[in-house]
Amino acid sequence: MTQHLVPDERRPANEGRKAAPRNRAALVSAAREIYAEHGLDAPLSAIARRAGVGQGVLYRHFPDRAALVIAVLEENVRQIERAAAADDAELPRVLGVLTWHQTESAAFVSVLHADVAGSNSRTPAYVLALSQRVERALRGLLPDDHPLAAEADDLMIAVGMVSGAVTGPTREHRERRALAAWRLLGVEVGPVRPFEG
Amino acid sequence: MTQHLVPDERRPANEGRKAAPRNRAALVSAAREIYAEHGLDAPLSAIARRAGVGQGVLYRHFPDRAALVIAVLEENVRQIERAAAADDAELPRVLGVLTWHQTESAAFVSVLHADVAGSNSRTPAYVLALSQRVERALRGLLPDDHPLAAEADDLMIAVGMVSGAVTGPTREHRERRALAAWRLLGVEVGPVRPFEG
Amino acid sequence: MTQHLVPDERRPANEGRKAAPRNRAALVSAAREIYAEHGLDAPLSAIARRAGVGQGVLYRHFPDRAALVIAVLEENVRQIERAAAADDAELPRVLGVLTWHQTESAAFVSVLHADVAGSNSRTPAYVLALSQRVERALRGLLPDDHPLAAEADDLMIAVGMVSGAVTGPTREHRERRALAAWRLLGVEVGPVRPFEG
Amino acid sequence: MTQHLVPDERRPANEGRKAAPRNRAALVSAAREIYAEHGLDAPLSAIARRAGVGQGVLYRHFPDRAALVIAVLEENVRQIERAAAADDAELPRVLGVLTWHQTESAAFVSVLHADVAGSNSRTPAYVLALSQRVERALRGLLPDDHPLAAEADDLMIAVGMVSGAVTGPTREHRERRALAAWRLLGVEVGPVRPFEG
DNA sequence: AATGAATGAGGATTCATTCAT
DNA sequence: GATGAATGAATCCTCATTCAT
Repeated sequence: MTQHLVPDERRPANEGRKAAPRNRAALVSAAREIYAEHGLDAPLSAIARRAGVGQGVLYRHFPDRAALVIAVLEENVRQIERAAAADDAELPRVLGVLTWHQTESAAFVSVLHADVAGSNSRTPAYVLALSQRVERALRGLLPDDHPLAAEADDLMIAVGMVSGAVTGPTREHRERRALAAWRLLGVEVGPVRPFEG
Repeated sequence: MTQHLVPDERRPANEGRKAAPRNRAALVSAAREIYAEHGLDAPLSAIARRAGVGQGVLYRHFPDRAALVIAVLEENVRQIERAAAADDAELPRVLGVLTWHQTESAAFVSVLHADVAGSNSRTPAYVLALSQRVERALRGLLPDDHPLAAEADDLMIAVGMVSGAVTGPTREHRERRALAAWRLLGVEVGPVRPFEG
Repeated sequence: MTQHLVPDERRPANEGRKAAPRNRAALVSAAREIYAEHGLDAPLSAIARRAGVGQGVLYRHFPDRAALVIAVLEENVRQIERAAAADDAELPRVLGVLTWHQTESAAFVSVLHADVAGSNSRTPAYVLALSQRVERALRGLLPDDHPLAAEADDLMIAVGMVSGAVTGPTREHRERRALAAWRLLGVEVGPVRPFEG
Repeated sequence: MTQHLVPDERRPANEGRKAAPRNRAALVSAAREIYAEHGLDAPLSAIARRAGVGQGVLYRHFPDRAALVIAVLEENVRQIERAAAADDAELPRVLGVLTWHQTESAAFVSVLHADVAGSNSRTPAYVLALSQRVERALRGLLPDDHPLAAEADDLMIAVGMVSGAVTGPTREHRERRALAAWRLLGVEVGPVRPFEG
């Protein structure tokens, strides 16, 4: 007797292990969008839904909320590091990249509010770690006679200050305010745009 | 229809209507503490518990979350307004009062992140209203040749910037960073302290 | 941010996705019982408990109260529609089926209290929709010389009237009264029983 | 030393015991309105507010929800009793008064759904009592050859049936449907209006 | 490796009822 | 006698997290 050739209950294709990296990327990307729209407290289920995967996949890749946030911000930080590591790197250009990420991602902004000196007991460790990587990238390019070179903390205080200014409904609004902030600080900034290696 | 099935046990003392103002004050005070510890999204039940009152009392005095936040911040804003309205008011002195409140209250800081120009669709109306009151108070004292008088938005951008710098575990930490921020802006600030009419 | 603090204890068995249809059915069935016992305003938590599932399952299957009520009544309405669509359908027989459901389900009765003409602003839309389906089913079988064919509204007014008579502690009581009501209206009714296709 | 002549805390005038009957009447009247607008489950606090009295007064006059409902319906029932007791009382005229109250008060309608024969274990005793008073009033005027005189239960079943038909957004809608219901029953009804002794 | 259903704790909100003043 | 504040239980609803399939 010929049996069922198709499973009687339709199940979404299980694409096997090849799908894992794609799912991970989809989650990070979905998280970035959802965070932008609803803030860092958005329900994880919304992120899984937007990524088109089940809840379980999210937990497989990111054991907790922090892991996902880090993954999202990792890309922002990495771009800044790469911009700073470029052969012809100069502070203004890197600040332009930094500023672009500040205007792009509210989550990234909140990381920069809490540099090491400004952290408190409720600041998650991963935030500090990310913040320190940004600081390292920038400090390497800071000339001795730069206005932010006078005091040790000034550099990251200034970054935090710009983050404090970066609010508004659209990226363009936020960019305008970020540039105003740098101007008030008397710091030169290059073009505000992502780093393209 | 189905209500209290077992009113059985003794009710805690009802202290009568004399307690109302005391309860209200206790709620505002508890909210200030809880907000400082857990942020503006802290559960209302925690605030009621800390204040030593039932949930209902909280709702009686503050019909919604916003009303309570406003009540907490109202005092901060009012002090700035009064400082600005004093006979011998000068911008640096009022900025000192403002800065004191920024270092004192994380909730107040978050209000100043979103001035009118920098608001977005998710900014609650009451935050804007409070922010505008601060702006009005400061702008009246702003000399034409002040560094923040060049562009219309600069004043509140600067305030937001200082808010962005004000982080750290203790008030003293935060004050140090706030003063560094004003210094980087080249703006003179008076003593950081509450206004005492 | 502050979630499950103590997931400690053993979770009840998760029976996996196979249980979903069973759970849905259990919820509808539990709802039917609870509605009969406590009316349409019964707490949803009671229904979930009776069905032996968590609160969340109820919300997953029925996003709001209306969805659950509709699911419960859907079966009643559908039987009437099918009885009316049968090849040898005749009004008395369909009225018998209708009457059976009126005696069976208090919730169904309350739907028929509010036909379209008799609805008011507080009548939920889904009640109207269900009522209209009943009307459509009956009207198609209404002979021109039927006592309820004189005026457009008479048909559903009569149905509402029978609903008004259908009270009493047991189904048998209710059936006796329903039959008395049809007799007073001079309308012939077939056997009072569910439709069995 | 001259002391305060006015109490330092304004309190609403305590009008003493003369106000008690007025307050009671205001509560009944407020309850009638609120029940009409929001149904019998409306919050008691809303009734007290509408009546312009404190919550405590409501409890003083009506120890429980039922007492207030009874008080509201008492007036409806009493008018029917008085109409039936009038020298020249005739069934149609009394049915007109009954019908007027059915169109006027949703709460009254729900009482008539549950006459003695049709009651169940969840029917509150006071509902039965009111329903029985209506029945007594009507039955005394029922001629032996009246269409509702054939079976013992027919009278109150018919009244329940009319209640089942009485729905709609305005009193006029409800009156039209009530009259249609009586017509379908072949029962003559006098003018639909309150009894004015 | 993925899916998505189930669990159940947590937080918001409403109201009946009591009671000091 | 009246007032209206306080209490807290009950209900609604949302999500983080687990786990059978």
